[in-house]
Amino acid sequence: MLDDRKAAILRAVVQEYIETAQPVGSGRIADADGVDVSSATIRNEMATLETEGYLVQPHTSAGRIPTEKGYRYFVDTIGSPGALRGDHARQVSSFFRAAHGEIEEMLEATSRLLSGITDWTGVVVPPPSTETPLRSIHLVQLAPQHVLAVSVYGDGSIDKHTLDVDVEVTEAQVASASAHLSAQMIGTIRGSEPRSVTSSGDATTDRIAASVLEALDASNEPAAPTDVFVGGASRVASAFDAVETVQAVLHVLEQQLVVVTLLRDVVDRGLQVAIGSETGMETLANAALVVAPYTVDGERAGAIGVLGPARMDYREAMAAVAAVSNRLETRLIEG
Amino acid sequence: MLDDRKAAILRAVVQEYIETAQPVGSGRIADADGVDVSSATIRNEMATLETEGYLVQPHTSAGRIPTEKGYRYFVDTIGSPGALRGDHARQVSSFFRAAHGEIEEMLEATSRLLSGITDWTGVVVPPPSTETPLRSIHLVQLAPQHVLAVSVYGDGSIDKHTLDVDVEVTEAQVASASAHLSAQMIGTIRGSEPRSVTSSGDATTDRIAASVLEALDASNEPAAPTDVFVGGASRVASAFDAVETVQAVLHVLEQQLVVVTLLRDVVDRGLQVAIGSETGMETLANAALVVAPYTVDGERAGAIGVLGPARMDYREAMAAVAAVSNRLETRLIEG
DNA sequence: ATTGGCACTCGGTAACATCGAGTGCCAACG
DNA sequence: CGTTGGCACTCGATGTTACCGAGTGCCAAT
Repeated sequence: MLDDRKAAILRAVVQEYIETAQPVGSGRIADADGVDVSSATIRNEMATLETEGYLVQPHTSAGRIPTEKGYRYFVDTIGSPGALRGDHARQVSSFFRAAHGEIEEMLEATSRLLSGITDWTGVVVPPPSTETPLRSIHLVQLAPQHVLAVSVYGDGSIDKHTLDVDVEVTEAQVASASAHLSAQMIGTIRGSEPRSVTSSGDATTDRIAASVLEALDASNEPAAPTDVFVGGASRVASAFDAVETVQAVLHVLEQQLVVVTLLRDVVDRGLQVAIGSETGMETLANAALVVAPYTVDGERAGAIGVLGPARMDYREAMAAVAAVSNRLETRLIEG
Repeated sequence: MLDDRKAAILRAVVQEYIETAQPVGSGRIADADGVDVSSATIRNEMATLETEGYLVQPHTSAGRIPTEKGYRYFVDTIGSPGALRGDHARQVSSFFRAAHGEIEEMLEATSRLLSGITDWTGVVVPPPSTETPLRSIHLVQLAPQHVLAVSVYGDGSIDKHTLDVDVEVTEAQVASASAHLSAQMIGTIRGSEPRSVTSSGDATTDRIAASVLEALDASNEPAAPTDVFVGGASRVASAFDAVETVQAVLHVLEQQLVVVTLLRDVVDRGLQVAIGSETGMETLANAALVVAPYTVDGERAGAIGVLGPARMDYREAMAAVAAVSNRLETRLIEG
């Protein structure tokens, strides 16, 4: 589509703009770069690139700025995946070497890691907890009319549900209900628990059991709050100069569901990078999202990403995201 | 300290500045307010107020702006606690009427509620989970060498710890360890679990039990990550005009431990409001924090707060924080 | 003690000139 | 014919100057 020289010039412009955040003129390209033609020629080429929609001028007599299409071309023609800078690679390694403890904390720390490496905002969507079997369900009485139901699933995740029982119950009844539910529910897949269990013979026990099922059912229904971990949100402030943009982007990041959907969308479209309107969100017109899915047991598990301005360092961000996603996979598989 | 008229003028200046965010001149005060003297007199008074440190001029020939001391006087002399605006009161009521589910989600939603009412950022520090007895400890085997320990405490909180056992264990051994630990640990106060339990006679069981104790111990040691809920962080963007300030404040909000300490400090000093340097953080020089502790069972449980610019509407924020803290208390007591 | 009056200050805004980075175009060149 | 040096031109950025007006401090009169 673009001949070699145009491509080289375009790439140089994008590169330069990413570094300086200033409109790039023909002179700058002629000086520094591998392209060995005069600035006049470059001007001509740039004019063409502009009519073809890869560049724009903020105003006549200013340098050029890449359009969304320009950035897109740039990332599409980044040849090698690119390696992470040495110190960053070491940072990632030592992070995962030291990683321990519960998965939630680890993923949250991962989002901060991403942010630290790229200087922008890191996002981590945890693996969905669907398709995992119930390993244990266990009731604990907290007060005469309060019972806590704890469900443990095969992937190590836990749900808890506080139940307000409308009659006073005894510890024995709770234990009985606990055993009763265990017997009938263990092994069922999360989200597809039975709506009812056979009667135990005791009315109160049945009542408790019913409450548990109800609570489980309720927590599955309405777009259950999927967690997302956002690290380094404060970087948004330096990513955009308009305060309103900063506010708007932060607002997006506050909405967990939106962020999850956003990442998932991008991943599902098979993209590694979504630039501006490609994100599908007007708010992110000047932003870009670099993502990578990660898989566990061959299944698409979750996704990680970096959110920054459209003029971010894509090479670095892509390398970071790829490296972290890799290490995360092995970490999750090993458990 | 200040005579009536000076006080009235100071209060008027602060009020006006909070509303307009513009330096306030003597004319504006003379016009609008209950103070019935000429602008010249007001000018004289303002000059005094300035030498006494309540006001400053951004430059000669500009109006006055309150200093920290000025704001402090203002909040100290807010007479009535002030009632919440009708619609906001209704909003709070309906929020707590509808509140249900787990406490964590509820508190998070509360932080958003605070943010929604005040237009600034809401912060909620949950009750500490200390001093609460272990009600149940329960081991679940996830894989041959992986065991999940679930502890349930009297306040309904849950801890989980994943254990990597270095030998393969059987389900029976896990069950035995589970029972063994239950027998010896239930009733112990969180954080002061025993360092060891009597031997069960079976080596593997003992080994599992030891792992659990170790994990519990580790999670108590180093400034365990206290959760904080921050709602409406994006409002920070509209609270300050300097981008660096926005970034710095957001950065503070990202550090859970810092936020907890901040709130606790302020509450411990018996303050309802901390203005600028009173927060003890340079970063928050232009910010103010309105807080309220809440108690459960007569014990100081946690705190809620609103973080905004120093020129925030203190009446409204104080009313909001008071109302929410009240309702939260009753909600938590009722369970 | 209060106040009207007044000279004064100084940020903000507008009008205007200047500078220079960068452009588009064109004629000349290999 | 593609490339290039040259050149007139554009226009944002920067600086200068002038002016306006909100607001001040001070003082003399009440």
